Amino acid sequence: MRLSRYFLPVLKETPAEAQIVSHRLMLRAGMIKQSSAGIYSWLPLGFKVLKNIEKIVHEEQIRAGHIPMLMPTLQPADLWRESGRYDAYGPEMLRIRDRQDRDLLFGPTNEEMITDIFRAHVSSYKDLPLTLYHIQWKFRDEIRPRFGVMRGREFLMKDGYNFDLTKEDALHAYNRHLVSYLRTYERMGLQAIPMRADSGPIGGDDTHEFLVLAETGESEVFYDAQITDLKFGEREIDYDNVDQCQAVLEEFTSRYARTDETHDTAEFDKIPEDRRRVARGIEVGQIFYFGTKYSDAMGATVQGPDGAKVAVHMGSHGIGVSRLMGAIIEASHDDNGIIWPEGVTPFHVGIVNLRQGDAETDKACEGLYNALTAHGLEPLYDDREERAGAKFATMDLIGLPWRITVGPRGVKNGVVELTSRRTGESVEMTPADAVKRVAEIYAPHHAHVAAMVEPMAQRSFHTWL
RNA sequence: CGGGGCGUAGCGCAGCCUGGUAGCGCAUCUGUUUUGGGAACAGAGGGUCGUAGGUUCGAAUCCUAUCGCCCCGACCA
Repeated sequence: MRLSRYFLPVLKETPAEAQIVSHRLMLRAGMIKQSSAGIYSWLPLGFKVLKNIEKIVHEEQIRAGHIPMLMPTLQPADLWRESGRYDAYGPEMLRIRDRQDRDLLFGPTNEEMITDIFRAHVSSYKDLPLTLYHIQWKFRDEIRPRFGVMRGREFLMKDGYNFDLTKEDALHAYNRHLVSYLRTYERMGLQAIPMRADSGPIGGDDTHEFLVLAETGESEVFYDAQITDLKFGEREIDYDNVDQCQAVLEEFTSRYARTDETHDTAEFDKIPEDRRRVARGIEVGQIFYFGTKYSDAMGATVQGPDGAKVAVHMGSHGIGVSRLMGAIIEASHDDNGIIWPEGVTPFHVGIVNLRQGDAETDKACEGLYNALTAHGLEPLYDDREERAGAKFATMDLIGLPWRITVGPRGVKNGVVELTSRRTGESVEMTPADAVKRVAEIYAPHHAHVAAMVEPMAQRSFHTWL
């Protein structure tokens, strides 16, 4: 993308309404615009990151064997009357009435709706296990929205629901989700720690919240310092293997890590003093096992091998997709702006032309742009008629992890400069080497591209009838 | 919902107390000179002062109502 043709309304000054750093930076980097309290438009740059986060969530869900679908934002109130939550949920639920005077609600979550779908179409244990999920906009009418997209009223969330014949099977689904979530967050450059949590209005016995440590976090958290040394990393796992998933769960939850809701001072004090940590965290996901709470209330049963009808065991699992963008920025920024992890960056690399209009630098930039694009990468080329300082400031603000600087001096000597946003380190090299280096950096994330065949991608698809 | 604050040009703000031609910085547009970390100069455009009502010869300014937004608290992915 050429910046001169893009829509990137960056702000030099910080809008008055933003208090925390992620909110300020998202506004300044032209990623979002507030529409009303807790409701935002996603401008092109923000939209791109949102889609990247969403893509990672999808890929990891599918890898774990979960099945994507899409349910509506508006739900009939009757479903919620069945579960008893229409009255229980309180004013946080946005209630709507249509022209026929039917009660609707803007869904804050989808347990009822998915259970309704399940009971309509599944009646045999042979169709289990089943885990369905979707990524859809939710609405919770928060009393006081704040912190930008971290605590909005409208938010994008992945919510998934598992249906299993037995409690044991459902607990495996729980473990499987925990493992897939660890992978998901690590791909976004985040360390999210599973912590024992409170089940809230969803209900249930087992639940863990995933928290990203950050000073601006809403929850106070208590944990054993050893837990931050744990990495899921590149290990292979068979999501169908009960023992493997169980082992990962034990590895990641055996050390003390709790939110203030479930904090147990006596247990905490058993940790050696130098390993006790009290910090703040941003909740970016939660997994629940709640047994037959909804299947009982709504009659979601299957026939077992013995012919008897049994209520299915369920769990639900959420990832705050839009909130993650705020969490990532909270965890990865400096005084100059955002520092995107490679996994979610809106553009892979920025190209800064220091002397726009100079034939040689223009040509070098075009060459870089084309070569990077040919590698399947998306560069952002700052081709505006701006001075160097303004271009650097914009690049730093929007946080692209890599920048190639092209100036007349370097071009004369056949070199450009590759700079890491994170470390600030710059290395001079030939344009060809710079392209090669950037391609290498992203290669692990693009290994699939070379092998992929996309039929008719570049042309219209004809049918002959 | 309790407490506090703010609505004046795209953004950040002054002006309000003490009523009398609506201002500043940034951004935008034109031109010239600049050109490796948010350039300089000259010129230009842009505002129903959140909205409604009232007081007054006259309201951004005073009064009343209302809408919106932000902060602290209780609540939440």
